[in-house]
Amino acid sequence: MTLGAKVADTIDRDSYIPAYVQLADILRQQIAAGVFKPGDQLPSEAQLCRRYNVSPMTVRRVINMLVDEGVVVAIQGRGTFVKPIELGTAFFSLQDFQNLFTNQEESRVKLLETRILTADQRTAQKLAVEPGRRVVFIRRLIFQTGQPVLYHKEYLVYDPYRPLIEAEMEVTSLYGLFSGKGTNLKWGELSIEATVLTEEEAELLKSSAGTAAFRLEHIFYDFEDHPVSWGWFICPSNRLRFRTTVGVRGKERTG
Amino acid sequence: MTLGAKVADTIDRDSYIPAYVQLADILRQQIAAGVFKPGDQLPSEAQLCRRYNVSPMTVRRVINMLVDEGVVVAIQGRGTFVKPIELGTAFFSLQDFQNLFTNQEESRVKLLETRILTADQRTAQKLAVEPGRRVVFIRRLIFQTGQPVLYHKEYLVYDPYRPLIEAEMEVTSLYGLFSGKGTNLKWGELSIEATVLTEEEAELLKSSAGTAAFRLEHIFYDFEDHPVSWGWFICPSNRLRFRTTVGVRGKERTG
DNA sequence: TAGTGGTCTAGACCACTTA
DNA sequence: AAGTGGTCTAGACCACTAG
Repeated sequence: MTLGAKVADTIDRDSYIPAYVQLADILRQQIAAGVFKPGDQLPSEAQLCRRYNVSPMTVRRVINMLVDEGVVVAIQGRGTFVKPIELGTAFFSLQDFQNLFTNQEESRVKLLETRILTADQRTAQKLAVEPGRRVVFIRRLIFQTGQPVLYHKEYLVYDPYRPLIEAEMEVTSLYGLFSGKGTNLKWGELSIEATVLTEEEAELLKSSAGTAAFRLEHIFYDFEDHPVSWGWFICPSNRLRFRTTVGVRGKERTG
Repeated sequence: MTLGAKVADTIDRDSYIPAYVQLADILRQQIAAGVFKPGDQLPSEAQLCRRYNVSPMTVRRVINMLVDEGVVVAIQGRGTFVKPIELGTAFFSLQDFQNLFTNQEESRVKLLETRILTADQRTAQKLAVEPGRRVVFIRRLIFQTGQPVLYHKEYLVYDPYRPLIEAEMEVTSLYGLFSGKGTNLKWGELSIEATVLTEEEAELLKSSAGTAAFRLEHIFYDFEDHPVSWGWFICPSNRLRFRTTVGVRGKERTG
């Protein structure tokens, strides 16, 4: 029942593909083909060195890659073993999400509102300022190929001495918010919830209230670890789906 | 405004912490502190070798780690540069999700129904069998500390020659489905949507219809790349939230 | 004690970029 | 041509596990 495998089992030293990539592919394919099943022990590093004529460092690098990928687990003194697939090792990328507003040709950001108001209890807590402090409030609508796909609300700390905010208010493209224009943001916390559209959201997104949607909340911090931005994106579920695979599948990582 | 930093800037060779971890921490902290800001070029590998008295391979390993983490980008012939934070580089782990039913002490799985039926059009397509083929249908409810948190529906290909299924039907703990008991599953495709609870789901989950929920769909394949399981989990949003961080934050990875 | 993985060295050669 | 990262060698020593 095994499919005919055109799998190389030696390292081609003349190939432009690095040896460590070739070896990683070989091992991954063997695992995928069932040569090594979950729980099985891989050949020792010394054996792999001899079998494929590579140095210990190269084998080590390959093993490290597979460990990082969650394909195998290496235990000192015992050996390297194939990991069974676990849901918990799966992860979902936000790349598809970011693409919603960084496809420069097809994406457009419309600034709905921007004004200064005083922070209420919740906003003040999120931004770590005193309630009543002035904050900048921004609402944006993101279009993809003419259709509204994302609704964004954001609160920014207002500090006359901090030029960031003034520049921020001019930003009509969210791309600049994250992707390096401002070197002000150091890190952020993100969370995803499921929610249903409110009347306001539904109207803007040309959907109907009660429709299922993702809510992606964010807090961004500056280099002094002070929050500078709190907000969230609303995206109807039918316009975004997170996909991934688990187990031995998928191509090479950056290494 | 910079906080007093108790950051080491040399490698302690007597420490039990590996040199490559120490160096990675040093660079990460310098980036986090703003010594190197997004877009800045890091010292060359040769400079790092001299500065910290480590071999080129060790420096290379550190750079590779930071590249994998998405903290820096290395460009051949030009240098290594600090990456601005990008939403697209963030990823969400399913670990919290798996914990919902693998905390053995607090989790309980109740088998609601298990029966054999014939595949309808959609099921047949997902499982890559002919419509009308017999499949196993299973419904489960997962409790956490006595409260229902997950509702699971699953279709399995029915094959008398394949012992997996028979064993599967006995499984009351989903843990065995994924975590290695059966070495039958090779890989799976997962996707997450936002949805709202149906009447049936709401009743079982002791919630109300129309409540926001996550829907995690899965297809698992065997070593011949044939689908063996298609199904989905329903989890009310108030019982699960996906969190992550983006940018320079977070501890060491397995390396 | 033998075998395993974990770390590290001190280079080498290559490909690429910039000037 | 000079400088950068990308790959790789041929070992070394260590920590850990098992019989």
